[in-house]
Amino acid sequence: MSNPATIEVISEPLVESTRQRRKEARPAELTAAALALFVEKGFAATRLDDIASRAGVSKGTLYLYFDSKEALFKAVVLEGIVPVLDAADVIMAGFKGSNAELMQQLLVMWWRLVGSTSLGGLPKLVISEARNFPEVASFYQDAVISRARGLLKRVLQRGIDAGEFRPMNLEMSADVLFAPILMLAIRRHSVDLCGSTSTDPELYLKTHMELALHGLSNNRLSP
Amino acid sequence: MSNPATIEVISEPLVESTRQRRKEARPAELTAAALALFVEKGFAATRLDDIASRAGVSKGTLYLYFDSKEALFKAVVLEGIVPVLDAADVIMAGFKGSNAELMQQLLVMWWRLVGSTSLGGLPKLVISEARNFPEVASFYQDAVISRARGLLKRVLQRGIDAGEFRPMNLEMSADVLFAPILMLAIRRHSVDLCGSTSTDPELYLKTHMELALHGLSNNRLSP
Amino acid sequence: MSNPATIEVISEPLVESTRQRRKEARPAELTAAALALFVEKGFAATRLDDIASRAGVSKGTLYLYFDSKEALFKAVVLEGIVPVLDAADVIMAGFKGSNAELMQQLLVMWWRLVGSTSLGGLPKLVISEARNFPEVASFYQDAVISRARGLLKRVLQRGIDAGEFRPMNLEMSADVLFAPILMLAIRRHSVDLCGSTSTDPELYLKTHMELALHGLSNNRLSP
Amino acid sequence: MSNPATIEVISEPLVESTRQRRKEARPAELTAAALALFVEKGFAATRLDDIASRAGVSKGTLYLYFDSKEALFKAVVLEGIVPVLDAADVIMAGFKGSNAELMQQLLVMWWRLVGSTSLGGLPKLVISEARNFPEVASFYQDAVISRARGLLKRVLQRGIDAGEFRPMNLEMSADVLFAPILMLAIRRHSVDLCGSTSTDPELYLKTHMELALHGLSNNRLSP
DNA sequence: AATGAATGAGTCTTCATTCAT
DNA sequence: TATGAATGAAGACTCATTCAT
Repeated sequence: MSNPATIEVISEPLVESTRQRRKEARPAELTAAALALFVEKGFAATRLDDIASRAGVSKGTLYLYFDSKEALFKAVVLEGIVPVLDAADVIMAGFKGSNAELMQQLLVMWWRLVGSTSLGGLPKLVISEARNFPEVASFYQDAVISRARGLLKRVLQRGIDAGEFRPMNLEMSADVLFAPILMLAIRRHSVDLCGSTSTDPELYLKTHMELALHGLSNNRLSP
Repeated sequence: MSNPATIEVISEPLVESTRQRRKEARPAELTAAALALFVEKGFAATRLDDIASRAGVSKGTLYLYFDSKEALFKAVVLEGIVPVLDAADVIMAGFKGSNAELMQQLLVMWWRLVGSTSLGGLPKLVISEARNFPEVASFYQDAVISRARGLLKRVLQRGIDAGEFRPMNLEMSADVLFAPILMLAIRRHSVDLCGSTSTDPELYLKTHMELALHGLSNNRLSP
Repeated sequence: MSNPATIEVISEPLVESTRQRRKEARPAELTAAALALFVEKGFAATRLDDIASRAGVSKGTLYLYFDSKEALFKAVVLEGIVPVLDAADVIMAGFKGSNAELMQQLLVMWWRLVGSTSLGGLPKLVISEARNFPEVASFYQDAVISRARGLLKRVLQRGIDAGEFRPMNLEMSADVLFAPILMLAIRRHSVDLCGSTSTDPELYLKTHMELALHGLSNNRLSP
Repeated sequence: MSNPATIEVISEPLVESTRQRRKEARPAELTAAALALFVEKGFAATRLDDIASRAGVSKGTLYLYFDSKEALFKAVVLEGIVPVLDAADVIMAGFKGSNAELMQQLLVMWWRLVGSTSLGGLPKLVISEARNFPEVASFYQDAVISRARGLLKRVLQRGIDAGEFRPMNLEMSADVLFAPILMLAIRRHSVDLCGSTSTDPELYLKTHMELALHGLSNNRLSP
């Protein structure tokens, strides 16, 4: 279907028809609209009419691509996961320097690629609907959370091995260290939008890193 | 919408209208049932029928005490806040020893009085419905989160003053330090109930404290 | 529930409340309205709104008594069957005279109790929806058609035993003899309502009996 | 409604408008597919999608030949009538022997050409939709039923004239004699497909003829 | 002539809310 | 105070119909 560099390329029209282009782009447009509204209002409170009109199509069109509202929900989560995993790959790719610097760098990348984008709404969505869509929740847990936790655990282990970090319970430490990051994403899509108190993400993450790396303790290595 | 007084009741406790008195007599069973179901299924997916039958009353009875489903929701949050605030008072009451020990003790108490009870479901509920009930969210923010943050900030300040803690951005540090606690509560009422991976709360909180107090760093005061 | 002549009768209010009376009569009112409309327009073309308003209730009320449109359909057929079976019992009860006279009498009773009433619409309904509701069709077949066929077969057998009727294939003969009766009921609820040619049921049934008893043949017993 | 011409086309065959010509070119596959599905599921429960895919075309193609689902329905009945009338002509063509033998022969032909084919589904279809398509029903009544009845009446009259049959009410007798034949067709396309009790058509028709010709009576011409 | 993506009116179904008892 | 039958507005879903290609 996707047809890279064959002889038949010659007979392919250079300009795809509008119809065709639309057809292929549709599902992504629809899930994008759905993600935004699911995150904003929750699954139940989001009307298919709203999703459709936000995507610029009629309600019936949704059913050309998704069997039901639930199927759309699942597609939203599934589709939202791919970029996150891609981001994880990018993050893991190549880095130099200490493990502390690595963590710093990973966090910045996460913020750029996930936290600051609409993908940052997924955690809130999955958490809110976990009881109503257990499969989705455990899938998200497995595909995203566990994987990210694994990544962090490896970094921590290397830090310990290098004598850079203290020995610790890896599992728990990873969870605890992720919590402020997840909460940042969650808050940005919920309470921070209501009250007047909006958090400065950059400063928040910087504080998180400092605390994580040094803790509260004032005890210092004597020079 | 139809009943903004519900929230403002808090600030006008001196006048006891008929309505007021009725509202005080309001069976806690109703809000307890509602809290459980709202936390479990979310606001929209919870039917008044279910709340009523869980509370052992008929659906009509709910309307003797609450003007609408929204009013019930607000009451649930409001009522759930009181014990939290009481807990905060208890916690603040009397303590001895270092600030680190204080934090430890506060955390244990929070877990006993809030985190391990059904009240621990409130954060998830408020977060999930924040966009649909902004007043509730910002009220919760003000009444609970901000107050708890203030408490923590005071502890941190004292630790800094005593030379026990490093200087830091108090606001951000408090938020960051709360995040793992909130996430614990949130997870216990969402994703932890789906997958097979349930967290051990005691160990989780212990790890949080250790990380918070010492950080990841292995640098130690040389003897 | 139905409570004939007990001591407790004394404590029962003589006048049932309007509400109560309504509650008990409701399902029958609803199925009556549904039967009329299903027969008239078919299952799919009948809107629940129409059924509700014909029964003088709101659409939602239907769902207090029936889980779905399909459940209502099944209830219509089930409920329609009871009187038919009752009629069959009445018909079987007591008769004197020849088997030919018995058949005549049975036919007249069927017409009075079934054919001329709205129950006469059931065969058309069941036939029309047989493919979409196979269970209902085979249930109707078993509960009504087979039973009626059995009744007729017994009459035929007795006629044969008495030397009154010719030997014959009982099964097939019963089916063939029922056909004109069923067709009368079917026609009265379909084509006869459209064109200008309405059949005179009495004459039709009389002709059926004559043909059945004597056939077309002009051969006569010599005096 | 939008296309009453569909039926009247029959009476104005001389003028060939563009539309007319297009309609005549109308592929029989479409109406054949439609007939099968209308008979199987009823008019309302049949989706144009299903008809199209059964005919191996796209849904849009149906609209090249028929203005609406209703127009398609009418065409199905109209088109289904032609072979029946042709069959009637064949049947009437040439026969020898007694009128009883003629009836026998006519019945066999009807079974071969109509009853055993998919055309046998038309009576059920017309009956089921008679109330929703009165014009179609009365047209079918006039074009098929009445004509067949006329045919039978002539045979009966000749039998009476020849002293072969008893005098009788011709109209009613014809209707009664047709009923078992129609019921056979109807049953084969409805209830017989559900339960386990399928009728043997040949035996059924044979029984019908015997009963019609001799009746139930055992009275015999003494030799 | 043929396609099939898109539409939106129509219908079933749910459920918060009311009110007679 | 308590009930639960009744309501009707709202929303998910279907499918006949249209039309750009």
